[in-house]
Amino acid sequence: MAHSHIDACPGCEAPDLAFAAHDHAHCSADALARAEALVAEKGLRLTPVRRRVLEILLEEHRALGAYDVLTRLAAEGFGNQPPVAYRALDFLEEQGLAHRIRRLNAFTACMHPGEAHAPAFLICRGCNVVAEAPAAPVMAALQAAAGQSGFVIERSTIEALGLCPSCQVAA
Amino acid sequence: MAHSHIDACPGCEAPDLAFAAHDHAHCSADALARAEALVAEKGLRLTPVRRRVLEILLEEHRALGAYDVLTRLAAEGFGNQPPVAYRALDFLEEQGLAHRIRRLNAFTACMHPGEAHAPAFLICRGCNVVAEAPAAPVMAALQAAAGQSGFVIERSTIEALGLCPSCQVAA
DNA sequence: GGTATGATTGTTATAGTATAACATGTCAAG
DNA sequence: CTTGACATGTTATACTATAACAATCATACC
Repeated sequence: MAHSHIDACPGCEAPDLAFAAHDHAHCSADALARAEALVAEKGLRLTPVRRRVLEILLEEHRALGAYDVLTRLAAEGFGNQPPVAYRALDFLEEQGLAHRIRRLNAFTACMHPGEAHAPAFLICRGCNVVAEAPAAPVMAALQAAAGQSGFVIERSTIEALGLCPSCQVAA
Repeated sequence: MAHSHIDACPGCEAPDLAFAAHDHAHCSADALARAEALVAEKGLRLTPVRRRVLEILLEEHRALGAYDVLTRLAAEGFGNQPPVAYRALDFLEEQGLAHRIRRLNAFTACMHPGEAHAPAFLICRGCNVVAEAPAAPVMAALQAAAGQSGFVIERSTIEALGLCPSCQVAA
């Protein structure tokens, strides 16, 4: 079991429910703790910049552009040049702690790091929330399609743009 | 039936087989002809720039960046400023005649325009060929995943990066 | 034909995203 | 305490994309 707490937090227990109300501070702290453990396990370092970038991403369920992140870093005394943000973001992505949302040219924190997953993302164009959806069946279908032509998949991008339940009501 | 010719062209009959040898000039001409028909049907115009951009994309199975396209356009006497390329590319994408490959920040011609399809792409990192794979099952799985949280999908991006059969052998 | 209308293209300028290359600093192993 | 690897800071630049306006072209209508 990935969590040690009770099931009162839909944002943690069912990460695809980022759209639903949940104890966000809680699920953020949870993800951060697991990130720390994962990185230590691999003998890597979650340095101040890297840690702070992850925290910044965890503060919202939205995706942030590299320059948004950079602006916040700079305001806190870190470097204010693009590579500072991009390097930290690249590190987090390589370690599976963050994901790049290509449709938005932006990044979002991984809500369940460590658990093997090729993620699929649901991007609400109303409120800009990005949710990580269960993607195993999607990946399986994609693998099957690729297999027909002998193509071997190494990495994949699966993103859906649309409206979350709340924003459907609003519209 | 989308084609009026016999089944000797894998590139046309099985568009997901872009990796396999096929009569490319033929399937390009085919796609172009159908593009013309589609646009006329909608009362829109396949102007010289638009038509030429589509031809340029059809000349290869690779994805081309907007600036690659622009360079070729400029060399042929069309405008040489970014909007010239982007407007034509946007038009083609809106009409389903071309697709944007987000992983590459690039564009590729649609190999079977007119047939309703939410495309999935297989991108070979060896030879840079981009193939359009059958994506109906993938979309179904994605819809199912989204449905669980009440999310309604409007547009989706499905791309896989990996190695095509030929490049697997080479490696 | 003439002309109003909207669509298309051309052009200028600028915004936004990303990386190469090198200098400096930090930390841990030997 | 030095070496070497990794991390960060910094400069500069490359690449991708769009806003805004001017000029042109095509079409439908009078």
